[in-house]
Amino acid sequence: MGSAIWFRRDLRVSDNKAVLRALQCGEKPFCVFVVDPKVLSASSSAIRTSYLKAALEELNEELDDNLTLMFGDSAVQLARFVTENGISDLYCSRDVTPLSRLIESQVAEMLRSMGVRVHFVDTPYLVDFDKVLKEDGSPFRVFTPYFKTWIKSALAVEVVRLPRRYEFQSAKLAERRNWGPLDKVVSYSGQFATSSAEIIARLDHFADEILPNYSELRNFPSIDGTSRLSVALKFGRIHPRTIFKRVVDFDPGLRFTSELCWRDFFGSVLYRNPDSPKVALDAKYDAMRWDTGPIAKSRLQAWKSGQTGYPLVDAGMRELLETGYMHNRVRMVVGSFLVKDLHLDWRLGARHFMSHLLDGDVASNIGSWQWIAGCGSDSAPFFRIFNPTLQLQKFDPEGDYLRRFIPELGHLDKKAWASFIRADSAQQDRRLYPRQIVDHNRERREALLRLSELSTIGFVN
DNA sequence: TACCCTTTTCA
DNA sequence: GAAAAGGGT
Repeated sequence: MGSAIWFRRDLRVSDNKAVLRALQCGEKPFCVFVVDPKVLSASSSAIRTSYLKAALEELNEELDDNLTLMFGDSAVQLARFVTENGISDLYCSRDVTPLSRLIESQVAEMLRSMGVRVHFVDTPYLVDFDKVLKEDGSPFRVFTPYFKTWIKSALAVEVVRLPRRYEFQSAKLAERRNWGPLDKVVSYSGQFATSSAEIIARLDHFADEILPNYSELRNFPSIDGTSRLSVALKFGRIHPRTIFKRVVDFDPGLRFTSELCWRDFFGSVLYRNPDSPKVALDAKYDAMRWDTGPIAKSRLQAWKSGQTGYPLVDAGMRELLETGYMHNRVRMVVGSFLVKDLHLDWRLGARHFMSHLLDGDVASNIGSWQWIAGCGSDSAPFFRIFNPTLQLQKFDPEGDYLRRFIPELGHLDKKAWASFIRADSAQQDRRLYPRQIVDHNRERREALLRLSELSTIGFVN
């Protein structure tokens, strides 16, 4: 009886535990990916769908053209697949979102009832999301103690070594490649690599050239100073193990390594709190007075389209729309602006990010939004409110990032530029660039006021 | 009083 | 994270 690999968010061959375990069965494994309409409608976006298609094409090449694509309900399609190919053992990795977990339980139930062994052998995380626990077995709620425990496990992790030679086999199915709605999608061809060779080349470049100055450079959005591996991680084109092993010895202070840990931390937070995409982890935020109504609606629209009059916010939001990406420093600034300056519900921001980010990942996205809103696990303290003008002066002093995404500022000479980035709304040239839709200092005080109301309510109750 | 640097404080 | 306050020239 044969074995099969069910590919999920692990669209690669190297450092893939499911691939290794299936190969160890002896027979050549079958390979399958299910395009599940439930997943597409719940969490996809046009740009991610196009990357997914390219990633599947790359994966198929890595599998020597042996990947089967099925379209439909995961459990139903996999049941068909194992029956038609005589499969006794299915290998796959687990995922952490509520929908993924539901699908896993449906697949496991269906296949086990058919006598097929289903092996969940890995996760998309460096340390599995259910493995980092306090001494008493309870989960961490604060990052630093999580990190101290996590790093011990992380250092013990080994990259998966595949046998020197291995082969896969093609399924016996009438239709071996049903792309479903992906058929009409154009494969991604943008700045983020889809091929393994390019992704590994990027990792090498990052480790050799960027990592030595990572602590300083990572904050400047005009500089190529971060790993830019989030997209490959999102689709499992690379596993965080591969990254960790390549960088950890060259990362004094573990500044970058701790970013990998934040990814794991937010994974485990979602695992423990499956309703956190909808509900603030800090329950008293249920009482937050978010702005609603027509003015709130138009402010949300201005934020989404990069027309707030705060150039760093606008450059970030336009980068997102144009490229499907945003530098992390700028993500914090625009997130703080939505929640603290516009008093709009963090869930609106999370939804917009998910519909445009190429690296849009439920756990990281929700964890980060709850962090910036101040309502999550170990999130930013209530008083941490970013000043978008000061952030611009600190992190894009020459305006190199701004000019890339706000072309209407291109005409400013150096002197006009210097006064522009310090300017308040009264001094801005409104003909070319929108005036500031709110006054930061005023809204900062308003945010602190509303936050203080929450703690009063919390105290009374 | 302008300015700079450091520390404190923020429900 | 940054405004405000403190401490100095």
